[in-house]
Amino acid sequence: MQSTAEENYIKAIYKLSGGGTNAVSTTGLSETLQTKPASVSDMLRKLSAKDLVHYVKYHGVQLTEEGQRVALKIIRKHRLWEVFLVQKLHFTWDEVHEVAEQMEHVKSELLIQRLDEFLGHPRIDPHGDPIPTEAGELRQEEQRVLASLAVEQKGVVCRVKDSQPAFLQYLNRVGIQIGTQLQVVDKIPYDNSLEISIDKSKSVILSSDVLEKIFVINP
Amino acid sequence: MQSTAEENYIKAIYKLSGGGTNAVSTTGLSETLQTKPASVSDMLRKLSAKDLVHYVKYHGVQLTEEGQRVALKIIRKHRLWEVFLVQKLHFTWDEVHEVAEQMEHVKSELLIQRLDEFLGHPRIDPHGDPIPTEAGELRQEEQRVLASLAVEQKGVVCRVKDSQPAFLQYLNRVGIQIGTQLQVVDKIPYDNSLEISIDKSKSVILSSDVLEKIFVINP
DNA sequence: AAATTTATTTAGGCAAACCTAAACTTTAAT
DNA sequence: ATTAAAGTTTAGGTTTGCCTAAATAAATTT
Repeated sequence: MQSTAEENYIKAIYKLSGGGTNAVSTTGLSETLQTKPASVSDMLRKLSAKDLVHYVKYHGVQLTEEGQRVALKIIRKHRLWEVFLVQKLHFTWDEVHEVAEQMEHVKSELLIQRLDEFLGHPRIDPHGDPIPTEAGELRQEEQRVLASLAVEQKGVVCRVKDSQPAFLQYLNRVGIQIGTQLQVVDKIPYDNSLEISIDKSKSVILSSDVLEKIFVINP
Repeated sequence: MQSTAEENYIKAIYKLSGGGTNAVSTTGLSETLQTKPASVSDMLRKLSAKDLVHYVKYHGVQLTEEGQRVALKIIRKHRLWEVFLVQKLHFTWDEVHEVAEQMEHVKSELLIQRLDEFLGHPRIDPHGDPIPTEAGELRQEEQRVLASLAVEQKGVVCRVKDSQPAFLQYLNRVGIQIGTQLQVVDKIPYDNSLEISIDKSKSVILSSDVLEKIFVINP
């Protein structure tokens, strides 16, 4: 079992290395972790002794396979809690991070299993980042533009291409956010707009303009 | 802001002193906290310096008013998380404690406010213990036996007087647990049984035997 | 290629929260 | 009222995770 500090190092190495494969520098870690390089050296020796990282003095670190497994577990917890905070407790994106950062360190397999179930096995977090599976797989879903869905097809919103306040407010009003489940109810051939049902309830008609700016993954 | 260790000491003092008023011994604390008496002495000096406890060497500790405020905040968090785990994630009573013990230390006012709201401002936890208010008040509700409720009256289950498996399984099947909201739909004078609606949905008829074993607080 | 700058590690320290062993109080027993 | 036992504190030590300052290695300039 790892301490909170160790977990934060592993997460940081994972993020900086873009998945654990590339080597990461001591200074880079010290910056993301807000500590001094000397402290990082200390910890790397420790993580290396635990076989969680490959560490070659003066030449950076990478995660071992075990290290990657641990990293993905933490990321899974972090992202599931983010979904919980946004979807159930109505946190906004910017309020989420600090709290999830604490919750991700709570130790309980059962808790995460049940949380995942409670949230309906979400595949992406409120930022659109994928949630690793229980087995530790980070599946990269194929993204499709909402405009390309046929009638009856379903999708989960994973990205929006326009971040202008007016557009985001519009999405807010119709009830669309990252993670929202959509289904095409009908197609209006006249102007290529679609009738979309949102989270299995109310439906709205979206113009082809809007449809081009929303990306979904297959459900 | 207190550390996790400090919070655990404060909670332990609160519990052992039965609300913070009576003095608590070093050995008592060392037993509940699973540490050595010497470590307790250390921490008491520290908490005393922070004015969270009144500590007289060789004569025990009590919480100061500030200490009591802190204790009630932690207990509030603990019990709210217990409600969440049982009602939303379907944990059983015995699985709850260890996890809530970790979650209670997550720091975020907003989180607790929102959690409380999400759970519908519960007044008792899954063991029937009262949840302190946001203002730090521990209201002791008046308990009434379910049999004494009149038609239309509501109540929240707070205690059951029979802990035999057969009885608990029966309650389980009809959907009654600590925290369940009940309302008397009708009274059957013939045998003094009551028709009770459970969590605002399905209703059942409970015999007067059963009605005598269930306690509720007014809603 | 040598010199300088930058990056990294080592050495030595500090605070938190624990420990053991020894010293000291209080309580209980004779 | 002494003495023994039990409870508590102090003194000194450990580990974790951080720090600063000094030493060393790598990268960059000249």
